[in-house]
Amino acid sequence: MTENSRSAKAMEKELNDNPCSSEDAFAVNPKKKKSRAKGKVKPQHEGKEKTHRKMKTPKEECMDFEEIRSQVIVKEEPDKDPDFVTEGKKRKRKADKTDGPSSTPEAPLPKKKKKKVAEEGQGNSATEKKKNKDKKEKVIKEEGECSVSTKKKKTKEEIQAARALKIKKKEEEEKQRWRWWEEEKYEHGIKWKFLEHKGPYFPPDYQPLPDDVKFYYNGKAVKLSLPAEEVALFFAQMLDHEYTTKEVFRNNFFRDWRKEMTLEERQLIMDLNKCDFGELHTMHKEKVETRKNMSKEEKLVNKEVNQKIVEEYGFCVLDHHRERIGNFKIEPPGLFRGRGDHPKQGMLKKKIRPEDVIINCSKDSRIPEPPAGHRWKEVRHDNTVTWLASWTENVQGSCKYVMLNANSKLKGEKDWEKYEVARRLKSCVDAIRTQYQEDLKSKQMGTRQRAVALYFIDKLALRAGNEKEEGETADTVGCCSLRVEHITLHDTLDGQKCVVEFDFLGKDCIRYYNKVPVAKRVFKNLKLFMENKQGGDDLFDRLNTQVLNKHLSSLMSGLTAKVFRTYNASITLQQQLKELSHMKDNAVEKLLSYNRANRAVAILCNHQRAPPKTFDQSMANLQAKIDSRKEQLDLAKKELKQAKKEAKGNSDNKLLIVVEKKKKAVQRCEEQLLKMEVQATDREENKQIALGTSKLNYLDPRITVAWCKNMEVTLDKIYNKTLRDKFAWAVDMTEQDFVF
DNA sequence: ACGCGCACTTAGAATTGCTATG
DNA sequence: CATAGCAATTCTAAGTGCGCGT
Repeated sequence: MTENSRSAKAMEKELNDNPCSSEDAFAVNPKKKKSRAKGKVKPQHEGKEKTHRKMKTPKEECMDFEEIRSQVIVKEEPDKDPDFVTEGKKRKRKADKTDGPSSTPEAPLPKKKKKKVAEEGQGNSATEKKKNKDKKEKVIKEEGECSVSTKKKKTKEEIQAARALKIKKKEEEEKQRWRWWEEEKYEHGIKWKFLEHKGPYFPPDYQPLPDDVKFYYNGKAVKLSLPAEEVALFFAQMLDHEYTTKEVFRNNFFRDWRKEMTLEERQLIMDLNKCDFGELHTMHKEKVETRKNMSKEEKLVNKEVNQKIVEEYGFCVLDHHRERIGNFKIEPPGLFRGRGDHPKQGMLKKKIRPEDVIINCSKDSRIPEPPAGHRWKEVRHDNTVTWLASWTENVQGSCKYVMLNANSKLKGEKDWEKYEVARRLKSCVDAIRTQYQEDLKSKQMGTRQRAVALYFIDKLALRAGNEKEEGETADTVGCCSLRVEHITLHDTLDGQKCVVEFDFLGKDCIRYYNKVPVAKRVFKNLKLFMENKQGGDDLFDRLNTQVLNKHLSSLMSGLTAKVFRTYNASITLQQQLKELSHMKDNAVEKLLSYNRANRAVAILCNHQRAPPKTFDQSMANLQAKIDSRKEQLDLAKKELKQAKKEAKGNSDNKLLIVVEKKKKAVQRCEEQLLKMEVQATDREENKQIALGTSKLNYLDPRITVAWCKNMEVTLDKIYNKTLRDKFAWAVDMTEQDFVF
């Protein structure tokens, strides 16, 4: 590794002198749009400061985040320079590859029939659980029966009955579950053979305002036409929200609102500032309030009505199986709320009519009926796609789809496949890393940029960063679309060398702020890339996601930039779990360890959330609880001592029993105290980190299932019902010895 | 070879629902 | 029984990446 001995100058020279290089190493790629540098573009930080949703002050907040980031061991450095990959390793990996279940690139294999047998034999926890459930049910039933004659209250009995029913229902559900992962896969590209559904559910029509609720313009009451009134109400409803104070939002809203007005209205209503939505706003708030205060019965009625809708529209039949639809409701009209500084915020999102909706289903199915008096835009029968209905949304002109729930075969199979691809990456990631380290020295500028980008994507789990149309969306970037202004180079910082300071807005306008020491060669390349460029210029002017992904797919079939995120997330979880959790820990500690491992991933992937509004309060509450429990513990201890004293030398059984009781009380107190303290730690560490996203999208569920089995933790401590359903395939097939 | 649009995943906020607690 | 506090669910915006037509 002589890299260090070669100066940046020398490299430049080499690049310059090399005539066979097909690319001019230093010219900014002319094909690539010169991005935001010129003129009209505001300086990045300004936008950032303003943009940040919810008036977060990004600086402070991200400092916290940064601190946390440095506390957690995120993952093994992939680049511990010279020799982080050995030939031996590579070979071995290749050998492993052939026997892994994931080895065939196309199919995640409908393996496991033998599983059944093994399960029964070993009394594995899934079956065990089921048995337990059976038992429980019986017990409950019996209890229920005899309690009729006893003094137990009827209501209690009813509750028990309901519970038993619930359990039964659960089992029923389990029996009904489509074990698609045990079936053959369809030929490539075919998503289903039969699909039948009722079409999407349309929101109810607008109800006009009562006569006594008035809109005022310039102090005078104005009776608006129905369409204008409806849109006015959208705005009025949001009045409490910060959105409505923003210039862009107000302008967009006003422009679109005026389009809905009659000619007269349009001539009258010229200035949003003269509009008084106060009464509409109040009415809306009252409505919300009454809804909240509905009686139990009313709420129940409501619930039942909703259930009926779900029952009718919420399911489809796909290849003989009833599957839940994810979003069967057409999005109601309203005002578009983009995230961050969205240029289109406040625009009117129009009402969708059946005439806008395309239906997709089987030819031989019962074609859904459009609402009375309407027609569908189109009915098609395309079994190479997974959507049941679609429409074009008017604000961004993009397509919206009605698709299946996450627990469906279609989604589950894809998910499984995703993790299998990531596991395949595991077996060749060393080689890929060696290669991009090598590419950092390439004579081709494009190759070097690719290598650096890949380094970021791998090490920091950055997103790919597709180009975006300027002015259509908020100004956010990913790896390939990073601009010079998004990074700052520090030769030394806080005692570390070659530090890159990242500061940019990523997906959903979430700020990414991180200071990372990088390989020297990466650092030098970055300097090179930034030469003669302005802040608004692309850092990687010779790279985009297509180029990058094309390269990646040549290294491994199915490999794209986002696979690195999945891979690094999952491998981090696995490694952190191994490191942090121990069999001897108690249940609460194990859970904390899991959350910490999960947290390491969330930090890696930059999954942030706004700290809950009630955070400080609830933290204080918890602390108060802890304090009072401590006092209780002290008291209990004293009482125990006292009881012991009294019992000493006295063989009165009663006294002994008292001692035992006190002992138990102390123990209980201690347990509860520990639990709360752990909870407090967990919550504090989680203040602005969202664990859900990685759990849902990045972490191979089999790691979690296997960990639960190994640690004897019940799965529902970690996955709620939705997650267990979504990952049913993993729950079912994962053995204790699973390794990602 | 490339750019664009379609299809599908990933994302945080908002809303709703549930449960422990007093 | 109300209520707070949190977890679950819903909602829909915002990404990624493929494939098709030019």
